[in-house]
Amino acid sequence: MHDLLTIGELSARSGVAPSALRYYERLGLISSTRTGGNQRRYERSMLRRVAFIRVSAQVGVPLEEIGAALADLPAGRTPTRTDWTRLSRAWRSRLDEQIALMERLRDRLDGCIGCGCLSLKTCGLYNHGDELAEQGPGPVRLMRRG
Amino acid sequence: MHDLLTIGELSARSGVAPSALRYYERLGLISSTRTGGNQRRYERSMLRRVAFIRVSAQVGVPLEEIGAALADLPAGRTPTRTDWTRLSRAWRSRLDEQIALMERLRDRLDGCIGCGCLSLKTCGLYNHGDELAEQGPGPVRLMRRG
DNA sequence: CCTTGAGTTGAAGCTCACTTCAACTTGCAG
DNA sequence: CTGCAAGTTGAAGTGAGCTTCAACTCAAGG
Repeated sequence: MHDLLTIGELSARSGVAPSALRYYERLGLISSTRTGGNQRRYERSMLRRVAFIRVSAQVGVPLEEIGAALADLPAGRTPTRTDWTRLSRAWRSRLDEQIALMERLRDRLDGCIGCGCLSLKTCGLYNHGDELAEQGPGPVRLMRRG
Repeated sequence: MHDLLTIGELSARSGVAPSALRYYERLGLISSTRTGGNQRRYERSMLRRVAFIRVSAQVGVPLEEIGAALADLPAGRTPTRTDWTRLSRAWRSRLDEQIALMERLRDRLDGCIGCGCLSLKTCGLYNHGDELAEQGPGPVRLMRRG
Protein backbone atom coordinates (compact mmCIF):
# COMPACT_ATOMS: atom_id res chain seq x y z
CA MET A 1 0.00 0.00 0.00
CA HIS A 2 2.50 2.60 1.13
CA ASP A 3 6.08 1.61 0.85
CA LEU A 4 7.35 4.14 3.33
CA LEU A 5 6.56 3.80 7.02
CA THR A 6 5.46 6.58 9.35
CA ILE A 7 7.15 6.75 12.72
CA GLY A 8 4.05 5.24 14.30
CA GLU A 9 4.12 2.30 11.92
CA LEU A 10 7.82 1.70 12.42
CA SER A 11 7.21 1.90 16.14
CA ALA A 12 4.37 -0.62 16.03
CA ARG A 13 6.29 -2.98 13.81
CA SER A 14 9.54 -2.80 15.75
CA GLY A 15 8.15 -2.53 19.23
CA VAL A 16 10.27 0.56 19.85
CA ALA A 17 8.59 3.77 21.06
CA PRO A 18 8.44 6.73 18.67
CA SER A 19 10.41 8.81 21.14
CA ALA A 20 13.14 6.18 21.12
CA LEU A 21 13.17 6.12 17.32
CA ARG A 22 13.61 9.90 17.23
CA TYR A 23 16.38 9.49 19.75
CA TYR A 24 18.09 6.87 17.59
CA GLU A 25 17.78 9.19 14.66
CA ARG A 26 19.42 12.05 16.56
CA LEU A 27 22.29 9.70 17.33
CA GLY A 28 22.53 8.79 13.67
CA LEU A 29 21.59 5.13 14.14
CA ILE A 30 18.68 5.35 11.72
CA SER A 31 17.62 7.87 9.10
CA SER A 32 14.48 9.05 7.40
CA THR A 33 13.25 11.16 4.54
CA ARG A 34 10.67 13.87 5.17
CA THR A 35 7.28 14.58 3.65
CA GLY A 36 6.40 18.06 2.40
CA GLY A 37 4.94 18.69 5.86
CA ASN A 38 8.18 17.66 7.60
CA GLN A 39 7.03 14.30 8.85
CA ARG A 40 9.44 11.36 8.94
CA ARG A 41 9.09 8.52 6.49
CA TYR A 42 11.16 5.38 6.88
CA GLU A 43 12.22 2.86 4.30
CA ARG A 44 11.35 -0.69 5.14
CA SER A 45 15.00 -1.53 5.45
CA MET A 46 14.97 0.53 8.64
CA LEU A 47 13.03 -2.28 10.30
CA ARG A 48 16.11 -4.41 9.99
CA ARG A 49 18.33 -1.68 11.33
CA VAL A 50 16.07 -1.21 14.32
CA ALA A 51 15.98 -4.96 14.96
CA PHE A 52 19.76 -5.00 14.82
CA ILE A 53 19.96 -2.07 17.23
CA ARG A 54 17.61 -3.70 19.74
CA VAL A 55 19.34 -7.05 19.63
CA SER A 56 22.69 -5.42 20.13
CA ALA A 57 21.52 -3.12 22.90
CA GLN A 58 19.92 -6.06 24.65
CA VAL A 59 23.26 -7.78 25.02
CA GLY A 60 24.81 -4.65 26.46
CA VAL A 61 26.45 -2.95 23.51
CA PRO A 62 26.26 0.84 23.98
CA LEU A 63 24.32 2.74 21.30
CA GLU A 64 27.41 4.65 20.30
CA GLU A 65 29.20 1.44 19.38
CA ILE A 66 26.18 0.13 17.55
CA GLY A 67 26.21 3.37 15.60
CA ALA A 68 29.85 2.88 14.72
CA ALA A 69 29.11 -0.62 13.45
CA LEU A 70 26.14 0.60 11.41
CA ALA A 71 28.26 3.35 9.93
CA ASP A 72 30.07 0.65 7.99
CA LEU A 73 26.90 -0.04 6.03
CA PRO A 74 26.68 1.75 2.67
CA ALA A 75 25.30 5.24 3.00
CA GLY A 76 23.27 5.79 -0.13
CA ARG A 77 21.74 2.46 -1.03
CA THR A 78 19.75 -0.16 0.82
CA PRO A 79 22.22 -2.61 2.33
CA THR A 80 22.64 -5.87 0.47
CA ARG A 81 22.78 -9.33 1.91
CA THR A 82 26.55 -9.15 1.78
CA ASP A 83 26.59 -5.92 3.75
CA TRP A 84 24.53 -7.42 6.54
CA THR A 85 26.43 -10.67 6.52
CA ARG A 86 29.70 -8.87 7.05
CA LEU A 87 28.26 -6.82 9.88
CA SER A 88 26.61 -9.74 11.62
CA ARG A 89 29.68 -11.93 11.42
CA ALA A 90 31.64 -9.45 13.47
CA TRP A 91 28.75 -9.12 15.88
CA ARG A 92 28.34 -12.84 16.22
CA SER A 93 31.74 -13.26 17.78
CA ARG A 94 30.76 -10.58 20.22
CA LEU A 95 27.63 -12.46 21.14
CA ASP A 96 29.61 -15.67 21.45
CA GLU A 97 32.02 -13.99 23.83
CA GLN A 98 29.21 -12.61 25.93
CA ILE A 99 27.52 -16.00 26.06
CA ALA A 100 30.77 -17.67 27.05
CA LEU A 101 31.27 -15.10 29.81
CA MET A 102 27.84 -15.78 31.19
CA GLU A 103 28.37 -19.52 31.07
CA ARG A 104 31.57 -19.09 33.04
CA LEU A 105 29.73 -16.97 35.58
CA ARG A 106 26.97 -19.51 35.89
CA ASP A 107 29.40 -22.36 36.41
CA ARG A 108 31.32 -20.44 39.02
CA LEU A 109 28.16 -19.53 40.81
CA ASP A 110 27.25 -23.19 40.86
CA GLY A 111 30.62 -24.58 41.67
CA CYS A 112 31.95 -21.99 44.05
CA ILE A 113 29.46 -19.45 45.30
CA GLY A 114 26.84 -22.17 45.42
CA CYS A 115 28.98 -24.43 47.55
CA GLY A 116 29.25 -22.04 50.44
CA CYS A 117 33.04 -22.15 50.37
CA LEU A 118 33.78 -18.51 50.92
CA SER A 119 32.22 -18.64 54.33
CA LEU A 120 32.92 -22.28 55.10
CA LYS A 121 36.60 -22.15 54.11
CA THR A 122 36.45 -25.45 52.31
CA CYS A 123 37.11 -24.20 48.80
CA GLY A 124 40.43 -24.19 46.98
CA LEU A 125 39.57 -21.04 45.14
CA TYR A 126 38.83 -19.21 48.33
CA ASN A 127 41.91 -20.43 50.12
CA HIS A 128 44.11 -19.54 47.23
CA GLY A 129 42.78 -16.07 46.81
CA ASP A 130 42.17 -15.17 50.37
CA GLU A 131 44.77 -16.87 52.47
CA LEU A 132 47.68 -17.77 50.23
CA ALA A 133 47.97 -15.10 47.60
CA GLU A 134 48.04 -11.66 49.18
CA GLN A 135 47.55 -9.85 45.91
CA GLY A 136 45.26 -12.70 44.91
CA PRO A 137 42.19 -12.26 42.81
CA GLY A 138 39.65 -14.27 44.75
CA PRO A 139 36.16 -13.33 43.65
CA VAL A 140 37.62 -10.66 41.42
CA ARG A 141 38.61 -13.41 39.05
CA LEU A 142 34.95 -14.02 38.45
CA MET A 143 34.49 -10.65 36.89
CA ARG A 144 37.31 -10.45 34.46
CA ARG A 145 36.26 -9.83 30.91
CA GLY A 146 37.77 -11.16 27.71
CA MET B 1 46.11 -10.94 60.57
CA HIS B 2 42.96 -8.83 60.86
CA ASP B 3 39.75 -10.69 60.36
CA LEU B 4 37.69 -7.65 59.50
CA LEU B 5 38.23 -5.82 56.23
CA THR B 6 38.39 -2.05 55.76
CA ILE B 7 36.45 -0.60 52.87
CA GLY B 8 39.70 -0.22 50.94
CA GLU B 9 40.56 -3.87 51.44
CA LEU B 10 37.11 -5.05 50.45
CA SER B 11 37.35 -2.79 47.42
CA ALA B 12 40.75 -4.18 46.39
CA ARG B 13 39.66 -7.75 46.93
CA SER B 14 36.33 -7.45 45.16
CA GLY B 15 37.33 -5.05 42.41
CA VAL B 16 34.45 -2.75 43.33
CA ALA B 17 35.15 0.93 44.07
CA PRO B 18 34.72 2.13 47.66
CA SER B 19 32.09 4.60 46.50
CA ALA B 20 30.13 1.74 44.98
CA LEU B 21 30.44 -0.28 48.19
CA ARG B 22 29.05 2.64 50.20
CA TYR B 23 26.28 2.90 47.65
CA TYR B 24 25.47 -0.80 48.03
CA GLU B 25 25.41 -0.35 51.77
CA ARG B 26 22.96 2.55 51.50
CA LEU B 27 20.74 0.28 49.45
CA GLY B 28 21.01 -2.42 52.08
CA LEU B 29 22.82 -4.92 49.86
CA ILE B 30 25.77 -5.22 52.23
CA SER B 31 26.35 -4.26 55.84
CA SER B 32 29.23 -3.36 58.12
CA THR B 33 30.10 -2.82 61.72
CA ARG B 34 31.85 0.40 62.75
CA THR B 35 35.06 1.07 64.65
CA GLY B 36 35.14 3.49 67.56
CA GLY B 37 36.14 6.15 65.05
CA ASN B 38 33.11 5.39 62.83
CA GLN B 39 34.96 3.57 60.09
CA ARG B 40 33.38 0.60 58.34
CA ARG B 41 34.63 -2.90 58.97
CA TYR B 42 33.41 -5.78 56.86
CA GLU B 43 33.25 -9.44 57.68
CA ARG B 44 34.93 -11.70 55.19
CA SER B 45 31.60 -13.17 54.22
CA MET B 46 30.84 -9.81 52.59
CA LEU B 47 33.30 -10.73 49.84
CA ARG B 48 30.92 -13.44 48.81
CA ARG B 49 27.97 -11.11 48.91
CA VAL B 50 29.78 -8.57 46.77
CA ALA B 51 30.77 -11.27 44.27
CA PHE B 52 27.16 -12.36 44.12
CA ILE B 53 26.01 -8.78 43.58
CA ARG B 54 28.48 -8.18 40.76
CA VAL B 55 27.71 -11.42 38.98
CA SER B 56 24.01 -10.70 39.18
CA ALA B 57 24.31 -7.08 38.12
CA GLN B 58 26.47 -8.14 35.20
CA VAL B 59 23.66 -10.22 33.77
CA GLY B 60 21.23 -7.35 34.09
CA VAL B 61 19.46 -7.94 37.38
CA PRO B 62 18.61 -4.56 38.97
CA LEU B 63 20.22 -3.90 42.35
CA GLU B 64 16.83 -3.69 43.99
CA GLU B 65 16.02 -7.25 43.00
CA ILE B 66 19.43 -8.46 44.07
CA GLY B 67 18.72 -6.86 47.42
CA ALA B 68 15.42 -8.67 47.65
CA ALA B 69 17.14 -11.98 46.98
CA LEU B 70 19.85 -11.25 49.53
CA ALA B 71 17.22 -10.36 52.09
CA ASP B 72 16.35 -14.06 52.17
CA LEU B 73 19.74 -14.77 53.70
CA PRO B 74 19.75 -15.03 57.51
CA ALA B 75 20.11 -11.65 59.17
CA GLY B 76 22.16 -12.30 62.27
CA ARG B 77 24.58 -15.05 61.39
CA THR B 78 27.04 -15.67 58.59
CA PRO B 79 25.18 -17.54 55.83
CA THR B 80 25.79 -21.26 55.70
CA ARG B 81 26.46 -23.39 52.68
CA THR B 82 22.79 -24.31 52.60
CA ASP B 83 21.75 -20.66 52.60
CA TRP B 84 23.92 -19.89 49.59
CA THR B 85 22.97 -23.04 47.78
CA ARG B 86 19.29 -22.18 48.00
CA LEU B 87 19.93 -18.66 46.77
CA SER B 88 22.17 -19.67 43.92
CA ARG B 89 19.84 -22.38 42.69
CA ALA B 90 17.11 -19.84 42.09
CA TRP B 91 19.61 -17.54 40.44
CA ARG B 92 21.02 -20.25 38.26
CA SER B 93 17.77 -20.70 36.41
CA ARG B 94 17.78 -16.98 35.83
CA LEU B 95 21.24 -17.20 34.33
CA ASP B 96 20.21 -20.17 32.23
CA GLU B 97 17.27 -18.21 30.87
CA GLN B 98 19.43 -15.25 30.04
CA ILE B 99 21.97 -17.47 28.31
CA ALA B 100 19.23 -19.18 26.33
CA LEU B 101 17.84 -15.80 25.27
CA MET B 102 21.22 -14.71 24.02
CA GLU B 103 21.72 -17.94 22.15
CA ARG B 104 18.38 -17.44 20.44
CA LEU B 105 19.37 -13.90 19.53
CA ARG B 106 22.67 -15.08 18.16
CA ASP B 107 21.07 -17.77 16.06
CA ARG B 108 18.49 -15.38 14.68
CA LEU B 109 21.14 -12.87 13.89
CA ASP B 110 22.99 -15.54 12.01
CA GLY B 111 20.02 -17.16 10.36
CA CYS B 112 17.85 -14.17 9.62
CA ILE B 113 19.48 -10.80 10.06
CA GLY B 114 22.68 -12.26 8.74
CA CYS B 115 21.05 -13.57 5.58
CA GLY B 116 19.90 -10.20 4.35
CA CYS B 117 16.28 -11.30 4.16
CA LEU B 118 14.64 -8.21 5.54
CA SER B 119 15.87 -6.14 2.67
CA LEU B 120 16.08 -8.91 0.09
CA LYS B 121 12.60 -10.29 0.78
CA THR B 122 13.72 -13.88 0.62
CA CYS B 123 13.06 -14.85 4.21
CA GLY B 124 10.00 -16.62 5.58
CA LEU B 125 10.20 -14.75 8.81
CA TYR B 126 10.21 -11.43 7.03
CA ASN B 127 7.41 -12.33 4.67
CA HIS B 128 5.26 -13.59 7.44
CA GLY B 129 5.71 -10.60 9.63
CA ASP B 130 5.79 -7.92 7.04
CA GLU B 131 3.57 -8.97 4.20
CA LEU B 132 1.16 -11.59 5.47
CA ALA B 133 0.37 -10.82 9.06
CA GLU B 134 -0.71 -7.22 9.46
CA GLN B 135 -0.43 -7.26 13.23
CA GLY B 136 2.51 -9.58 12.76
CA PRO B 137 5.51 -9.63 15.01
CA GLY B 138 8.32 -9.56 12.47
CA PRO B 139 11.52 -8.42 14.10
CA VAL B 140 9.59 -7.80 17.30
CA ARG B 141 9.51 -11.53 17.81
CA LEU B 142 13.25 -11.43 18.28
CA MET B 143 12.94 -9.38 21.38
CA ARG B 144 10.32 -11.19 23.35
CA ARG B 145 11.41 -12.25 26.79
CA GLY B 146 10.51 -15.30 28.78
C1' DC C 1 53.63 13.54 68.54
C1' DC C 2 53.25 14.21 63.72
C1' DT C 3 52.39 13.27 59.28
C1' DT C 4 50.03 11.03 55.77
C1' DG C 5 47.11 7.94 53.54
C1' DA C 6 42.64 6.04 54.24
C1' DG C 7 38.08 6.79 55.73
C1' DT C 8 33.61 9.74 56.87
C1' DT C 9 29.41 12.49 55.33
C1' DG C 10 25.67 14.61 52.44
C1' DA C 11 24.94 16.81 48.35
C1' DA C 12 25.64 17.38 43.81
C1' DG C 13 27.12 15.70 39.35
C1' DC C 14 27.48 12.33 35.53
C1' DT C 15 26.35 8.91 31.73
C1' DC C 16 23.13 6.26 29.38
C1' DA C 17 18.94 5.59 27.34
C1' DC C 18 15.06 7.27 27.04
C1' DT C 19 10.32 9.74 28.21
C1' DT C 20 7.54 13.70 28.95
C1' DC C 21 5.93 18.23 28.03
C1' DA C 22 4.03 22.23 25.72
C1' DA C 23 2.95 24.39 21.88
C1' DC C 24 2.29 23.77 17.51
C1' DT C 25 1.43 21.46 12.46
C1' DT C 26 0.01 17.53 9.22
C1' DG C 27 -2.64 14.24 7.01
C1' DC C 28 -6.51 11.70 6.24
C1' DA C 29 -11.61 10.05 6.93
C1' DG C 30 -16.02 11.58 6.81
C1' DC D 1 -13.86 21.68 4.93
C1' DT D 2 -13.53 20.05 9.37
C1' DG D 3 -12.06 17.43 13.12
C1' DC D 4 -8.90 14.80 15.27
C1' DA D 5 -5.33 11.36 15.73
C1' DA D 6 -0.67 11.39 14.67
C1' DG D 7 3.37 14.00 13.90
C1' DT D 8 6.93 18.01 14.90
C1' DT D 9 10.43 20.54 17.97
C1' DG D 10 13.71 21.71 21.85
C1' DA D 11 14.12 21.52 26.50
C1' DA D 12 13.61 19.44 30.64
C1' DG D 13 12.81 15.29 33.46
C1' DT D 14 13.59 10.29 34.89
C1' DG D 15 15.93 6.39 36.97
C1' DA D 16 19.68 3.37 37.50
C1' DG D 17 24.13 3.11 39.08
C1' DC D 18 27.62 5.20 40.41
C1' DT D 19 31.48 9.10 40.98
C1' DT D 20 33.14 13.44 42.64
C1' DC D 21 33.59 17.04 45.91
C1' DA D 22 34.54 19.58 50.10
C1' DA D 23 35.44 19.54 54.52
C1' DC D 24 36.51 16.91 57.84
C1' DT D 25 38.35 12.70 61.13
C1' DC D 26 40.91 8.35 61.92
C1' DA D 27 44.73 5.03 62.19
C1' DA D 28 49.17 3.68 62.01
C1' DG D 29 54.36 4.04 60.90
C1' DG D 30 58.60 6.74 61.91
